[in-house]
Amino acid sequence: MAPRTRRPQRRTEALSRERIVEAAVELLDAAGEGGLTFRALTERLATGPGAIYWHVANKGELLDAATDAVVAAALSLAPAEPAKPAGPAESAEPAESAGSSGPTEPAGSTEPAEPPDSPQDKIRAVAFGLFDAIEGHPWLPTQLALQLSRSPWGSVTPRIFESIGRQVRALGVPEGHWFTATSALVHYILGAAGQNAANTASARTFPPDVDRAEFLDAASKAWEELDPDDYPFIRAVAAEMREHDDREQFLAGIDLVLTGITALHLPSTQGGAPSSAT
Amino acid sequence: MAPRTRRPQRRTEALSRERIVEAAVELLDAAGEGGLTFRALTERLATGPGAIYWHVANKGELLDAATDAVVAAALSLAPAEPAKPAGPAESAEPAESAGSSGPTEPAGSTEPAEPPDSPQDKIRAVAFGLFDAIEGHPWLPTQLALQLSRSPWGSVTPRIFESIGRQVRALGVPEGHWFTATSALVHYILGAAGQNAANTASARTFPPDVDRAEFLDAASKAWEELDPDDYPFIRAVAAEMREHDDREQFLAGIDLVLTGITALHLPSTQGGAPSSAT
DNA sequence: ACCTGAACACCGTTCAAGT
DNA sequence: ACCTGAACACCGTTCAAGT
Repeated sequence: MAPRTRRPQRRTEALSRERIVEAAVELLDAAGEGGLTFRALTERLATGPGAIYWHVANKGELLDAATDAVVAAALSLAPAEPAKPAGPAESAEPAESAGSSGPTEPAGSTEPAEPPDSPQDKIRAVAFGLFDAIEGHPWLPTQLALQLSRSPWGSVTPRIFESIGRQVRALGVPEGHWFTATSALVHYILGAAGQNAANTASARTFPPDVDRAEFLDAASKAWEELDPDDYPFIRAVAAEMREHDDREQFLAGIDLVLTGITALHLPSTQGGAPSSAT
Repeated sequence: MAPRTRRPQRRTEALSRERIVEAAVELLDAAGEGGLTFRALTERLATGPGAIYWHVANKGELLDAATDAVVAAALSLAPAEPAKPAGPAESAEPAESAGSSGPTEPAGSTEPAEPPDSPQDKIRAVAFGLFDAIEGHPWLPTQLALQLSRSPWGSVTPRIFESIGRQVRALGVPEGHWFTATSALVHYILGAAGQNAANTASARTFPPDVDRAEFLDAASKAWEELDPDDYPFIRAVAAEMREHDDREQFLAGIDLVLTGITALHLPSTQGGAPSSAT
């Protein structure tokens, strides 16, 4: 079986913006932020820099396109153009694991959980889609921050905002609070996923034989070594941090924000815990 | 009156790590991410690159130090060393406006508001300290993301975590939920402040005579021009976005997360809206 | 219309040499 | 111990020239 050849020595199909972006994502995945250079790109694509500049204005635009492609795949939205039905990029996100409800346990809440396919569940699915995408592409949060500072109306933010916002609306939040509730969710998701990507990226700098558990152990040890006079709280939660599961933690935070939205903006429901509208 | 001379042509006091970091912050503030180069730094400090490398290992460490200094000032914590009592850096954050409760109105909530100096109020103060720092140093969020991916146990995250965590503890949250609640708050704050910094940085790229209102107008117009079939929700909130006040929005999000924490982790309180413990 | 590849300006970093 | 500054390897980008 040889469904796709890796690193074509000589280019067979014509250069295209799509292929360049695909190669850029591969380089970023393989070697991180500094791995994407025009020289590495020309070598991988077997061309000269001029050819790349014919399809792409500059490096910033290339990074934006790579960021956008990965996020679009994670949100399961079509990336601007229909493209071929078969999955083209080898680094595209499957986003299938995000379809079901939660990771290990539903949450720390005592609530039994809403009906499947509730808006809450769909919000969790979108969040985990991004979470997983970032885990596979640790360079994403930084690039997202950079793109954000270049042009806040870039294509990535609207995509995320739209995905979450639709579910906020379905939740029954009154129109006057749509923006606030959606912003809170999006900000939490990006912040938390970014923090987690930092851990992932940092764990990669360790020798490969050191697994994630050992890394977390080392990290929490570093926290424990902080001056107890300056950092009493951190000392107190260092143990909790060592035992925590990233996905579970992420989900608990989402449920926390969802609870806040429900309690503040859906006073009709009794109790305040997240439950489906009606 | 000449309390401090700007851009000394010839260096009078000896070079120090502190002075280098100070100059780095100034360059970042003036010209953004790309403004900090070793050549600009040597010119400003009237030295050669070797002198800088004697005090600082490399550019990454310098960026980390600059980020740390600004965040530490924003949190009103001592930046590693006591330094002189008089404010040394001209770019240090005052963080005084964050001392009082809110910006324009307390919140969109119907609750009357907690007693001043409540944990909730202190959380808001810390959050606005960071919010203001980021507004003055739009390069901060990106550098924070970069530092995070270099070493998650860097000094900045613990600082923020500690400041928020203490108040979460004071809130009466049971110990088992400290980490979750604090993480949710920190992630929201960093995510929201980062988004806002993006707007600020982007507004700066406009000609100076275009004020922020016009910029927001242009931004929301860009959102309104998105394909209504792909982005129905965004179209619906574009108007809301144009009218929103950044600080008010930020505060509303914090109160939303606080409400979630109160409702989920302080079941003793009645109702679910944030109120002080006991 | 699309691609080539030498050339340019600029960057972070090093290091033998000074004081 | 602290600083100098020429030199090095590498980067993003350009552009006259090809097909």
